[in-house]
Amino acid sequence: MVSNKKMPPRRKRILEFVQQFYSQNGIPPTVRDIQRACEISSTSVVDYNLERLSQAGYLNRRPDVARGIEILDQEGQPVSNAPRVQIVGAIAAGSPIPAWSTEGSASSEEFDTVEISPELQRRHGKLFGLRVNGTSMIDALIDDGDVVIVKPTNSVVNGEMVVAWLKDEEEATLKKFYAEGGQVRLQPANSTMQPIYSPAENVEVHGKVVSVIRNLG
Amino acid sequence: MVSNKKMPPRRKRILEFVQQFYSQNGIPPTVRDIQRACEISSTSVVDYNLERLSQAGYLNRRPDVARGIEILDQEGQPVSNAPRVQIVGAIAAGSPIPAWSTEGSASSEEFDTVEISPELQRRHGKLFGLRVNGTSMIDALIDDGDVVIVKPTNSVVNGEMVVAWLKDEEEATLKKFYAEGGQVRLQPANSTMQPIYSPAENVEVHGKVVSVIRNLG
DNA sequence: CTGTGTTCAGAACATAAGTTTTATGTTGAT
DNA sequence: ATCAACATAAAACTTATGTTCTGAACACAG
Repeated sequence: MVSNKKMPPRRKRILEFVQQFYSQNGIPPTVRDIQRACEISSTSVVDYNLERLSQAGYLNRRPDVARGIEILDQEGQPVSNAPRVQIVGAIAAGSPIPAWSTEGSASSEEFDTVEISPELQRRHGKLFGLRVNGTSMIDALIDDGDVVIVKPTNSVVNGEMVVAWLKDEEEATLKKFYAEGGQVRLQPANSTMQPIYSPAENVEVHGKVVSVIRNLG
Repeated sequence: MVSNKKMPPRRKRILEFVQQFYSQNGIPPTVRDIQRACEISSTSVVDYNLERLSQAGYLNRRPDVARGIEILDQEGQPVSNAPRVQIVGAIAAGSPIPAWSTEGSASSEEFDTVEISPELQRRHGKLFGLRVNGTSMIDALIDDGDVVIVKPTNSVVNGEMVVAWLKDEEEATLKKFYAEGGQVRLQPANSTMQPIYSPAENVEVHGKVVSVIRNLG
């Protein structure tokens, strides 16, 4: 029931702040938190805009409850504060690997996101998601529609699963990485399948895979 | 830094209530919420016990902040309110499928848990996790160490991935299920591999797989 | 028993935080 | 211009909620 009419910038700012505050702190902000953060002169303005956001289905307000703002998703369901990563694009054999801006990023609504475990986020920091199209990664035990969670980095150690770009072949792939002299061995996760060997100059490592998520049904 | 000395029952009750309340409501309870729920005569008693729990590393209190309780995990890190499912056991070819008690369940600390997306929980209700041992499920694109999220059910429709027990073979397996007359075809997710055919009486469906989680590194 | 530390009770206190009221400015259509 | 809906402002009000104080009950070692 979320209308898509253009939202006043201030209201949009409030909504985004509430979301960010919640996923950052594990509790929703107070009216006065919002007031301060969004540089609003009066709590009544915050209240007014929260009311509007509530009517529009973006959130729910528990009356007379401290920090009573509840954030809702597009289906009107409450949202958890688990960290989410953006799905910055799709990966398939032959497809270019989408560029990710390490920061900046437009408003979070423009991308699909997946929830990841806080522990993963803690351990690896900034992460991104890639949706896998087609079955070309099946030798990495990754199916059509799976989402791989990637930590962007160039430096990997042998044995880690990486997002690699083979320049000559113009092909993106997910494989276990082994540097062997001037060569690189890219080993499928499925041990019954054969590795690829390629000169080091031909292999661009874009990141390492830290998790794979598959939803069925 | 969590000591394992026996905790006073009242304190334990408070801790469990806080955890439950948070994951249920998305905001932590107030001192008075706890007082009411745990039938405690005074807020000072709640405060006292929260202080002790805080010292013991179970939680963190934001001073003078309404609903300022922050729940910590064993590593002292804040915990999100995303739903978690219990990992009730391991699955491998030849291993029995662990029995899950549909409810009851001891205190949640006794099992490993994994976080799942609220959307998954909403869609499927009660769920369980199974850790996969060994590479025997590799034809289902599931690797050693993966966790499969299972919705316990006997009724599945053709094409769904199920947890199946083959009686004669005494073997657990994860396959796509197809009823074909009196026979059942169990089709590996990896389309390059061959299906298994078995009489319907020989196949026990214990649940359907709704998600697969793989963490690397 | 006697002291000492823990736990519980009841009440009062201080302030954090939601709500309300009244007034003013802004915009867009008629 | 005029009206209505939308948006902002400032201040006051109310209550939800963390905190503190004092004393008693309890548990346990010496």
